Amino acid sequence: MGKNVRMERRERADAARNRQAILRAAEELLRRHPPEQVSVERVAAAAGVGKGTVFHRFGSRTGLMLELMSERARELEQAFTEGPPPLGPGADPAGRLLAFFAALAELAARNGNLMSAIEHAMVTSKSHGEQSRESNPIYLSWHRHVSGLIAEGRPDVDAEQIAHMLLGTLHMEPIASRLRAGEHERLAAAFADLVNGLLRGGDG
Amino acid sequence: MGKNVRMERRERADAARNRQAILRAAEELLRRHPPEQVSVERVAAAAGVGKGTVFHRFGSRTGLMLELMSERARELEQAFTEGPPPLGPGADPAGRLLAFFAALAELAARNGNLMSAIEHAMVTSKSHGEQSRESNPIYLSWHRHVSGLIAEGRPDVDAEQIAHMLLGTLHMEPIASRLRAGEHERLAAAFADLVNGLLRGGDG
DNA sequence: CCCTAAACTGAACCATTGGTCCAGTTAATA
DNA sequence: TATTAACTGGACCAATGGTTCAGTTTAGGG
Repeated sequence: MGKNVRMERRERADAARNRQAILRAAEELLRRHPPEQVSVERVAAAAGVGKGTVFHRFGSRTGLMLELMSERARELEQAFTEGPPPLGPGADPAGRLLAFFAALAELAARNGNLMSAIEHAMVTSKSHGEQSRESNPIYLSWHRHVSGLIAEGRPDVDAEQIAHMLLGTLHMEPIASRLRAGEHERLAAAFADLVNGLLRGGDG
Repeated sequence: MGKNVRMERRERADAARNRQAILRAAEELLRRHPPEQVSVERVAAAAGVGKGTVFHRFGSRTGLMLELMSERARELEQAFTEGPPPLGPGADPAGRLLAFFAALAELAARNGNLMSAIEHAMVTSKSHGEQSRESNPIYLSWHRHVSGLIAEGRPDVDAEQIAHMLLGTLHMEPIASRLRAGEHERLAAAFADLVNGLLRGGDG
């Protein structure tokens, strides 16, 4: 048992290729069809692999969607974590929140059906292992960020709750459809009104 | 074709009985189980009727849930439409909004899984005829009410959009679960902070 | 009081879908 | 090149929303 050490066998080349194919296929399908029409089977077919492969690599439909989302979210996360102001540290809480929501709205708009797809996946999923939205690392990180900034600017309110409310917005169908139509600036403006009201006591 | 006039044949007695049985059964099941475990078949069984009957009367799973919701919402609707202030006409917009959201939070809390059930039904549904949330008369009426009040108090903001955002809150899982746990006052407080910030330029 | 049309009922049936299984294939390593 | 663990994919499964339709029941007219 000497040389049987952890060698972090990296992902096999064919597996990596298929992972990409699946991800890209899902992406493409989501761009053209509403989430409920993008079944795992269709994704597999479009990627040229079997359904079993998709489940092997992503665990579940939800896992696939989440992975897709992660790809997109990583950049934003880094920007508000360690990038320059107003997104990153340095600006005042209200300013950072405004910047964050503007970025979020744009992200959501660029990714069309993805938000709804995740929502759909979660509800649809025969979720055995509990995988609520709250345990999604991306959501978690966004929530921590928003709720922290709110608390900083207004220590007297229930920041956690309000953060959930503001973030929840993105999952609403009426909002999502406007987003799909490219109206992310409208959403950003609405966010701004709410945030300004909350943190700056009135209009900006 | 003389006496063949509309006679509004009223619902047959047995049908009416079964409708009630189905509604009550669904209600009961939703009180005890998460929405995704309350299948149409289970509801039918619990009501002592066949599945076909349920579909005959309610059209779809969504239709059933919506009907259930309507029952509960009627009272609230009347209260804010023609009842006494602060819910009804007479109070200032901010006051009415606060009262409305407090009532809504309580309604949602009292009805446990119902909100999520509707959400679930909509996503789950093999929706042939388009029945988005926006076409749901209850949602429509709430949205009109909220958006009207916001516009009244703050003519400079995008009231429609903000109304969607505030109402959307109720469908968020993290919020819904707190609601189920009876924390509707916490939600109401958060609403209050947002509404006050928006309409009253700061804390209340 | 009975007769008939229309409404109602419910069980079998259907299609779709997320997910599981596992025998066969293949890429990496020694 | 031999070994082996990972990978692959198609058959298979269970659950579910929804449809169908032959048989039953009700309401009301004659």
